[in-house]
Amino acid sequence: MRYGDAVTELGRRERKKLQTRKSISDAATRLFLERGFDEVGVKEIADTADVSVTTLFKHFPSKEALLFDEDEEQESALVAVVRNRGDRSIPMALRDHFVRAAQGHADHPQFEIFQRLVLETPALRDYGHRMWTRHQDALARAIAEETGVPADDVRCAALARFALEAREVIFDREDRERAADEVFGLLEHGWAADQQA
Amino acid sequence: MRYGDAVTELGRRERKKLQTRKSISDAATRLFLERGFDEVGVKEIADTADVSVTTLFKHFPSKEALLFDEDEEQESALVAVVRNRGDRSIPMALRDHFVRAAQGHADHPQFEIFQRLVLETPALRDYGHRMWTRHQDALARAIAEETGVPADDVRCAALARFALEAREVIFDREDRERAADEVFGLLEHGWAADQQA
DNA sequence: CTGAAAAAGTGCAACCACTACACTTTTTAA
DNA sequence: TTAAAAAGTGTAGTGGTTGCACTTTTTCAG
Repeated sequence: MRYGDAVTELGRRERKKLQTRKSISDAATRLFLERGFDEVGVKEIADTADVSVTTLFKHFPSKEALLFDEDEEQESALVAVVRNRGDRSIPMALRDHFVRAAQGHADHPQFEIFQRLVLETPALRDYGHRMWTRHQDALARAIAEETGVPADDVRCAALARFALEAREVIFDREDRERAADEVFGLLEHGWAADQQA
Repeated sequence: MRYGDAVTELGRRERKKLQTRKSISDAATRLFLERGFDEVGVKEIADTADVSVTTLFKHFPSKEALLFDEDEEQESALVAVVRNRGDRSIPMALRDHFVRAAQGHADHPQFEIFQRLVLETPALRDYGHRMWTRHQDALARAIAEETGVPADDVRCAALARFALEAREVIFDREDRERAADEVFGLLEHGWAADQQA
């Protein structure tokens, strides 16, 4: 590791480990999208990735986890949105973030299929929702810091939770941008009133 | 069925079915509270209730469901709170409902143990949360009717969802009444602002 | 009262996600 | 060079859950 800390050099071992992980994840994603979550067993995924079932579970804690592989990015993105919101209010900045993300996904049709798979498979919908709401604490802390209140302020926790839940309320609607306006409008007004007090 | 429709007369068969269901539920609850959810197998519950495992699963869809047996009451209670709120706003009526429920539970120490079991067992916490948020649609419809807007109004859905989620945000806090004030205050102001528009 | 249909319950075998274990192979680093 | 650390493997299991063929109980019409 010579030129700075940002680029972490990897030894052969870690490179191979990452490669194994990726081949498992790829096999799982492909098979799930092709035939559905419940129609594919872990054994078949392991075989396709050419590893043992034991190895598969050393890399992923559950069958559902095979499909949700990028978590930290989303969390830091949420925190960044609150931090770099400019002159917008926090709820409005989050609203813009969700709307922009939804539009960005609309580009790649591959993502639409992924989304439908998750929405239509109860186990995946639940798992995804649980992973998503795990960001509540980080988001609440960011909001608290920006607002200048204690990190465990209840209103910040509530706003964080509500904003995260808002996503699912909005995703079920036809006109998502309009829905986002109304739902986040509710949070916006409540939040603004609380701030003045 | 002679004296009115409210009391449904049951034949011997349905009475026995209900009795079987109850003995299973009772055995499960007792064993779970005594030794913990993960430390008791369905086989043992079935044996204790003197039924087969097959029968157990004919009455309950999953191991978790054995502990959550009273669903409809909660839902109708929520709807009733919105309907009979008097001159209070909808968010405030819901706030009172949750605070009162929490205080009512504080009376019976048996309920504290039940609550801790659920909170400390991830599988139960998740299942309970999922059951709880199933009431979103019914609550949203009640709110819409009271407000005089279409039944599928997004803001009503959002308020319903947020109020249901508020419960968990509040339950994690020490001073629940104070937390309820702040969290529902946020919804109250947002909701009021939207109503005037 | 009788006999058949409907429903509740049973025991067994199996499926599937997941884990513990004892083991081999590969990679690392002193 | 070599020994420890880490990745991977196969097997045998656990535990929740389901399908199936079956018996028992309850109902109800003739």
